[in-house]
Amino acid sequence: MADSAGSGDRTRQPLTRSVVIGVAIKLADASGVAGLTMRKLADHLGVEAMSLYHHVANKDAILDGMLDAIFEEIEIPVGTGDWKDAMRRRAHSARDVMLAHRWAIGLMESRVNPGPATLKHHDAVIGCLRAGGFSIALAAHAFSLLDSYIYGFVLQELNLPFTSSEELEVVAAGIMEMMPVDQYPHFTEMVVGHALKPGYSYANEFSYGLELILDGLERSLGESEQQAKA
Amino acid sequence: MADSAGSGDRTRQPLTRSVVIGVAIKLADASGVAGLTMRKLADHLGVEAMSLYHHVANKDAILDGMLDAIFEEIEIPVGTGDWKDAMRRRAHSARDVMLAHRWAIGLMESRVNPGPATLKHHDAVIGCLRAGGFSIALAAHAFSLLDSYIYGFVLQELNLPFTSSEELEVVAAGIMEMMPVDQYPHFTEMVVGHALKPGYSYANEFSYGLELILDGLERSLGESEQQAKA
DNA sequence: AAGGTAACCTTACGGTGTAAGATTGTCAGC
DNA sequence: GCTGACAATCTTACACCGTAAGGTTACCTT
Repeated sequence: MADSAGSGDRTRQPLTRSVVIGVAIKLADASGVAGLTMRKLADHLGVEAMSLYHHVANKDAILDGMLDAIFEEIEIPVGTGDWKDAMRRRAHSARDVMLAHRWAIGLMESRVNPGPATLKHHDAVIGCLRAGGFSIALAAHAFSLLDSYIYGFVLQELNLPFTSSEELEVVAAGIMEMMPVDQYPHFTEMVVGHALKPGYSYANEFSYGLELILDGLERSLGESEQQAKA
Repeated sequence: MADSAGSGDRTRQPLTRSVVIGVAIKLADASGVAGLTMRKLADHLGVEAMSLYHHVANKDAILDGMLDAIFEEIEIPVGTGDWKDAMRRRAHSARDVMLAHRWAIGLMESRVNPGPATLKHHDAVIGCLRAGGFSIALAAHAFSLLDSYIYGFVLQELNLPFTSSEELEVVAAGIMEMMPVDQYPHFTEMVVGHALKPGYSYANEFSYGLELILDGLERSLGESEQQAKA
């Protein structure tokens, strides 16, 4: 059996909440969050399901902990230097992390209690914006806008029914066959005349939108500073 | 029992796929998607659980159908007239619909097969942009950016642990008490110095981001047209 | 009247999260 | 060394889940 705690030994060191959550993340990475059950998780820890309840209140607490652990992986923005570059780096890092843990975005809906890593991350983002000259109100705008875009983009990206571009062709051909050619003319045109062309990757769309948003925020910041001067 | 088909009658008209999905939506609206089970759904239809399988392949097919039905509720953009206004109206309509069916955004992750209403909606959006002068590439950018923002915003909005502003104060006070005052100074400042102020509503953030994006797209469109002229 | 068939039901199985209580292993104080 | 205390773990059980397999009913066609 997979016993990470030395089940055969006389002295097995006890589990901890963080070990439980760490293995839960590995399991979810491998089998999806639907495949994460208390029994399987306990099995991977060389333990019975009910023993987990000594370290976590219930399964929801595990999911909360998993999400908070994810935030620890995201590159935290520093307040010194260029806010724009810091926000860009954070956005790409957040996307990378969520693509590495495809279940994370699904947990965002339904998880309500932010953990310490989540709060720390949010605090750093707001602090970076404030240091860059954003008013509280403008920082709130920027925070909401950036996070919405990042999460929304990943949400869509993960729904694409393909990963590699070869796979894309096969799947798209199936979809196209499924629908009458002229029923969705613009959609069809975009898929066959654009998205299926070699060199296209939906992943590249991320930067376009991100830069548009960052430029817009920069412009708003400039206007607000000019207004403050007058 | 709750029998919408007249179970006592000699002749009960048979269920249909669309009736099953319609009741499933009502049930999910009331109890959340987690509270939607085949047994409860069948019960509301005055029928046994297994009977549902005569009209839908499995529960996943019901979820797919529910999501597609949601897209039918979203105001479809028309290709004639102002693309910017059409996109603005669609965005607000999409958000309204997803707030009315709080489970919808959660289904987006994990549902992979778009239904006819979904495809029709996407086609109309792309068509509206194309009619407004967007190139295929720029329309793809705009489509990705707008949808990402809309979905992401709703995702965040639904995670807020409060609905009314009175509720907000209570919850926020609890959160604030939970964390040491100076551990997350910027976050704290934003919550108590901004979000808790009377008149603030997170919902208003939606328009700010949307307009910033629409303005950015308009600027990109102008640049691309100017470039084409030269 | 006979047969076909669509709609529905009954039963059952392996899975889920977790409540309740029994059992084990380690260490403190006598 | 012995005896509790106590934390960690296990055993058993329950209600609920999606759905496979097959049986029953009621209507329609011939």
